[in-house]
Amino acid sequence: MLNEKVAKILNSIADYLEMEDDFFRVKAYRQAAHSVEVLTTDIETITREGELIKLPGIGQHIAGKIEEIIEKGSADFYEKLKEKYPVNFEELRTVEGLGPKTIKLLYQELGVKNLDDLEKEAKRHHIRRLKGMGDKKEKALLENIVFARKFRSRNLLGVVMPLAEEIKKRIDDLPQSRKVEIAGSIRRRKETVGDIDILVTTTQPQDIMDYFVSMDLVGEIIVQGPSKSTVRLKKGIECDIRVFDEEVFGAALMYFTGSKEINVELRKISISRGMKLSEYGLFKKEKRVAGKKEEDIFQALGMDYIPPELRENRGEVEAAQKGELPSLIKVDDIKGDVHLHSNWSDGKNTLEEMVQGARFKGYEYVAITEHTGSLKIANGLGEKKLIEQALEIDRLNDELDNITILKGAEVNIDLDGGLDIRDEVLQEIDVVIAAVHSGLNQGYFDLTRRIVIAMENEHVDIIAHPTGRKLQKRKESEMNLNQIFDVAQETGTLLEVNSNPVRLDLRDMNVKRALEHGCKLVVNTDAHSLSQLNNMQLGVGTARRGWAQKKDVLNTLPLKGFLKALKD
DNA sequence: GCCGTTTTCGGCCCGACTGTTTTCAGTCG
Repeated sequence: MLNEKVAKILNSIADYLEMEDDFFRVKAYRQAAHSVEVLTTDIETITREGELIKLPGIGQHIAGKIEEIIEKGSADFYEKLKEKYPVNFEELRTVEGLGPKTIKLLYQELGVKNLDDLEKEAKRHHIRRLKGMGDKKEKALLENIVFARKFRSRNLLGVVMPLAEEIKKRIDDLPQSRKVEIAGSIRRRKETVGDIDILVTTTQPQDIMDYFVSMDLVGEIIVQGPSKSTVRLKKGIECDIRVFDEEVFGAALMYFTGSKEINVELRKISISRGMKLSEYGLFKKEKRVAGKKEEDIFQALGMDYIPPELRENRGEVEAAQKGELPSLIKVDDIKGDVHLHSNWSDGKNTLEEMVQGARFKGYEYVAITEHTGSLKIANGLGEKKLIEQALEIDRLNDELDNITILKGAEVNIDLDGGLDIRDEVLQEIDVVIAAVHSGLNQGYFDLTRRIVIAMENEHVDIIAHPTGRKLQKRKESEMNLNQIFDVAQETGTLLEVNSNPVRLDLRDMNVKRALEHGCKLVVNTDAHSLSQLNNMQLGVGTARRGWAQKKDVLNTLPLKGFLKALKD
């Protein structure tokens, strides 16, 4: 799919235009890029069918650019802008305090094109001489370059969320604080997050601010004001805190949860209804009509409450207005984690420890699914070992109350689509997960074919981490997902939403696509240690972002129902 | 550059903080 590429170019055009004074054209291109990004169908089909200009924010002009990109791989307009501003905009924007206007100034006056140039000019004290610059600004830029280099990428949700929860707890424990919430992309369960946003209500803002900036987790204070402070934590992640009155907390939480795109949308709707929405509430004239709770604001805007995970302006606003929002799956709906490893293969804990951990979580069942033979690197089990493990599982099932252990395996899909365990053995196993662990870059057609062949094997129940991506390391493999979704639907093969913080695969948009193809899912942790059992909330968050309901996710079924679903 | 249940022209979301400024521009979220 070219969607990603098209969106990227449109966004780049917006970047360049930001340096000129054409603010509204920038907005237009950003909106168009967003429309392309959130598509669940591929843009070439839409273009072929002449439906482009029906997408929100795409008119004749931008549609022309998109057609050009699809035909030629790029657009003249974009190439010309690149020539005009040969700067690495994306790289420079990672420097805190460096925006489009300053980038333009630095390029035109000093020829700065990238981080190295910027560092050089700052060290020579050339920047302070420019209009609107000064020695403080120059010094700040110099310091921020270091962080831009070190922490260029966003951070994994699974890494940042525990840190955010720790800070929340500490502030919660202060006698001066009333309500404390984590907002921002963490609350939306986005797979990567830029920073941590904490909101507080208190009668003593100064005390909270003083405590916040002096925590031992803090490396450096970036901004400190009476209602807002920003610090950089020692781990390199930025953390904002904001203080609000109880009366406006809902409006603030809504605003700082975002996304930016839905905020814009909701403000427009407010205006069309003769009201004004800000982080201080929903106002009719000067009077605040809602603000204490998010629910009140949605209601006053004439729509259903939109759960944070859906707030991306991907159609949820319209659905909320029509009362057609899905009732999203919850962590508590999960009845069993059916992708677990123990030290029989490459896990850290014993089989019994893993089962006890799952039991403690209140699951009704689990499946132990070790790697199999050909995956030597993960100490894959051969057929003999698998049978041996089955006896151990029988023994534990006799011993333990309140939980049932299913026999499983995570078998490898080889280069031809074959599996590394014979059908006669697979037949004896309750939960057969198949996954690609090698040859991920084999190419679009071959990889698609392998997975299709595996799904057509009657013993295969689940395809684990279908696209093989690893966040910040490895892109989704090239494959025909439409075909894979169709075959999954036809064969009744379940697709996994893998909860590992690095995987989260299927990712949110692909969950949505899979559901549109009529597929069913399972959400698993793929835990290799006890602590990783906690990742379930990340996978469920991802499923929620993909609009998944309880009925779409089959490990929400009680044991009997789940086993029956596997057989069907 | 896009859009329209007041509009095919004239709008396009809003506020806090900082640094460089004598009243505001730039950045961030």
